[in-house]
Amino acid sequence: MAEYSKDEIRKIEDKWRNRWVENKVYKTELDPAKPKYYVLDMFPYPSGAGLHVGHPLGYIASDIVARYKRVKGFNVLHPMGFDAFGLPAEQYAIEHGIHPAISTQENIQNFKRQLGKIGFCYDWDREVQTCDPKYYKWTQWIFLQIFDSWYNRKKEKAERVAELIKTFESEGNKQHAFPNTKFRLANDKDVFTSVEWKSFDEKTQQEILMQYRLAYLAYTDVNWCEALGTVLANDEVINGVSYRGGFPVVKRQMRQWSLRITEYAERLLKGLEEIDYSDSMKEIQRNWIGKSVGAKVVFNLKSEKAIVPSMTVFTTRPETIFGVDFMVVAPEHEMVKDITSAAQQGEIDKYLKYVESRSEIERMAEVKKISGAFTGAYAINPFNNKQIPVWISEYVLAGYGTGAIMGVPCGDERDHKFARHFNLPITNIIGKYYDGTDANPTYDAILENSDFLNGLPMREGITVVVKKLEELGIGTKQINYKMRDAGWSRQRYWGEPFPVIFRDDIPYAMEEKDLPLTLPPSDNFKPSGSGEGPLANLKEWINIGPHERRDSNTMPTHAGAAWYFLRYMDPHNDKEFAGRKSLDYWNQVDVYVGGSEHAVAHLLYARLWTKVLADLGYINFDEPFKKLINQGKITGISKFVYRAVFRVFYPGGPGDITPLLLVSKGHYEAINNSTLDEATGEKMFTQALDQFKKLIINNTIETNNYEFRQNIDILEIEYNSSHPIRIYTQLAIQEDKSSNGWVLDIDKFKNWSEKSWSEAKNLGLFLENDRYICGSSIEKMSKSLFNVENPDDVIEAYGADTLRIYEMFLGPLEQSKPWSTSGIDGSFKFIRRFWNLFHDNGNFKISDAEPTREELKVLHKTLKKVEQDIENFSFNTSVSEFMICANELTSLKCNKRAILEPLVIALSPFAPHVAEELWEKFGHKDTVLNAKFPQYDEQYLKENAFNYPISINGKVRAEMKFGLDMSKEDIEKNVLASEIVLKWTEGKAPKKVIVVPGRIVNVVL
RNA sequence: GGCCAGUUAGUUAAGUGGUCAAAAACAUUUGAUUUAAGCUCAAACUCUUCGGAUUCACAGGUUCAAAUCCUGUACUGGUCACCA
Repeated sequence: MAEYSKDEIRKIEDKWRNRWVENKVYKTELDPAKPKYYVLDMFPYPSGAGLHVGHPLGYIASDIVARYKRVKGFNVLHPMGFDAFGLPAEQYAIEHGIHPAISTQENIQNFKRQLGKIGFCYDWDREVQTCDPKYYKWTQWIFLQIFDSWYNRKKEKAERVAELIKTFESEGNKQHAFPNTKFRLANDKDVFTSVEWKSFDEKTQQEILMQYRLAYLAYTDVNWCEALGTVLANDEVINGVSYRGGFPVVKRQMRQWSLRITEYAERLLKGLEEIDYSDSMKEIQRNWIGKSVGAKVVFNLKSEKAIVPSMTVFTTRPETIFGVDFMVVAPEHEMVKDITSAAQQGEIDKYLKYVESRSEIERMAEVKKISGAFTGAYAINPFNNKQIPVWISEYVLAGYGTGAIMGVPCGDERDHKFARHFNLPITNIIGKYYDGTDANPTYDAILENSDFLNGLPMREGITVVVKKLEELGIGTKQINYKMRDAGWSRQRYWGEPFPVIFRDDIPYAMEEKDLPLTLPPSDNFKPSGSGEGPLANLKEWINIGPHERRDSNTMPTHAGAAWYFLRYMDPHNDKEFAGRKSLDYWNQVDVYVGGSEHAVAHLLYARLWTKVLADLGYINFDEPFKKLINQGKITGISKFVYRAVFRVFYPGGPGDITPLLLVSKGHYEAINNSTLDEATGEKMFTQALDQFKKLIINNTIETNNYEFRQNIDILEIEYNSSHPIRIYTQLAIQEDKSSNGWVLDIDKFKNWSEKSWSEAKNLGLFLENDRYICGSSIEKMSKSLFNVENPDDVIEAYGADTLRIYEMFLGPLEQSKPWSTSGIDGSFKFIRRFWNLFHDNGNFKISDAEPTREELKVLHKTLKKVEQDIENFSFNTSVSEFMICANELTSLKCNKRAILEPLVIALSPFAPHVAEELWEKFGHKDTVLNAKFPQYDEQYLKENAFNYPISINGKVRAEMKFGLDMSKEDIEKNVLASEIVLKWTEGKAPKKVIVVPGRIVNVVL
């Protein structure tokens, strides 16, 4: 007896998982005789929470592709590994005193156990872990190759620094200007001759080379997070606070490693054209790179001190130069102090102070706020000598373009607002396109008030102006990118150490034979606070000799992830990062599956490293991923309590006090609405405050931090809406589904040991109807949100095959969707129904009879659809097709080998365990992985007659069967003669009859 | 706010001009089986006087023919966010 029951499923799945491992069926070898196919998942960060149901979504999809390609005859590389360096392990170490190496290994083991249960066809012999010295030896090695490279703009590729030195020795740097245009030599020049080069001392030479290296050390503005004691990447900062923890982030100058990715901006942009990423993904990358084409224009300056003769602006609209009514310079711009007039000094100082006081968060939150100050200086329009006032304002960014702009209020919205706010005149150069109230950034206008440009369409004006500027030597065409060089230093322990040695502050590459530079053992992971990372605490390790020391920083997690797909090709090579033969054979990743949250950083760095390695001749492709699929997130419902912060003022007290109060959902909404809508909401807000006052007076609210005395005389209570407000919890119960309310288990919550909420014991709770209703929202699954669903539970109840089918059936792969197990029965029933086709009363029973034409049609229709759907990554529809097929064969009572055997192969990528079992029952000794995917045959899909829908005035009224070879005229005759049509025409001749062969007949009356 | 994508039955979701009252699954209801529940099987699931009528966010348009193409509106999601 073998029903597809829970016990049977476990038996089958365990049996095959073990057998796959024993027989090493997933072992991949290089085989030039076969075409290769490389299917890659974004490797996971092994978090302590383990795998949740969102992880496998992409893995299942890629596993289906891998298995499918294998039965299609490809030699498939489908590896898995772990992105194992990173901040969370280090934080965990600080909190729990467990070394990152240990917790990381534990987490990896847990991940592997969970992954193993889902039946993925990974070749675990190729596993990589970025924290393994055998692996990061090569991360360091590649870093050194980048360090030893510079970008030759003439050839548009990276070259060795030795080449550059040769050039300097023979002709100086006249052919290759400093990439950083602001850099100056000691003599304030930016060019040197070969003679000068040779005269420079070692330190100067190294400094100059550093200006060219693709991995370079420089003082850069970084996002410094005091609370985490470390620098964060731009994508780790969200709305001015850290992605992890939500701590404030400020700008700070530090000497850091950077990768000169800006040199590759154009190639990264161009490369997008030849790779198959989704349009939105490409758009995000283009956005990030942020190319804009315009011109640099020099304006002469008239200022009291006359120190600065001119200023340069960057504009994408040089043709609007006659519409310039003011100039705006970034407050941080170095020329500000030199152009400010005595009369305006006070004004400017006041404004600079204001800018300095503004936090990053405020600046971002108040984007619309207009502010600025006049310097007292004037720029001169080179074409009409008009005097243009020079202002400063924080809406102009120091780091982009030249840090100065020309203000054209009639064409630019921000400039327009600025002009309005400060009552500056607005010159209209676009005629009727400017309506006097709003700027119009049109390109369509014919220029007016524009001297030699009058009458020209704006588009043509651009080239005319640029030409003129160039003739006069006061401007050139200029391309700018928003993208900045990538900060590559992290003040952390758990990462790759930089393989360099500083001698008298000059970094030198370590020799290859000395790699890897292993991470020294340590149990102190706390940042030193000075801005240096934890490694600075290890004095013996850092200081090698009197003039020699190591770098105390480590690389970001992006480093290990920037090239791991190459290591999979040859993971045990200890002579090279990967052997040339393997690199050439496996080549690009054919399909890369992962989340869109890595759209920018990871993908760009991986593309960058690939391009550098290609330029240096190590590999023969310069884009790593041919095709990218972004699976959607599986979301979960997270529940949280609202933490409202009130400030209480009372007489004689030490000041104001801010007790903690958790307000139930209804109250929270009342309070919040009232802050938005004063007219109607005021009353609700007052009520909430009154209630709160009562709670305090009745001494119901206490905190550990503040003592409340009875009979306290409260002067004023104010609600502080800017305070962080959510505390996530799993201690919420849904009592009745209709109201959608999650009720907090208050007792448990008060004793909750969660670190983020240790003050819970003496909570003030503002209840509604004696219950605390939690807020809830659908969000990405994450341990920190307590909304994680574990796949182990599903496998326990239904088996891995059902999980695989179900996750694929949920909807389109690229779409995000909330997790719910409500439909999982359908997937399970489908497998059972499929299984039952092969069984009669639990016994395997198959017929060798010839299949009928109808059965063959079902088979080939399914094969065709499934094949097409897999190629299109439309797995939900292929599952649906299998369901239709199983339903049809069930009603045909088909148990014929000729039909079912090919179906087992076709289903094997989706449900490998059950497929193997059935395959074995057919008498096969070898795994179904070595079978051949059955090719569908069109001849079984063809019909020789067609059931024509007969529509009258576009509405289908009847059906008539005609041969597909019947002529239009004959069909028309037959249709018009038919009873049903005669009934509608009532004897009258139709206006028109449309016959579309093989489709439809339409009679128009 | 800019850009991009989307809006289909109670739910998830297929469907890029005709074979569409719209696949598949879930949920719901009914019947068979069962002592019963579950499972399984069969069927119903916009309205209907059984002729048909009205439907794929809303409003227009193109066409012999529109869920599908075009225009506008509303809403939802993603993404970037003072980048000159």
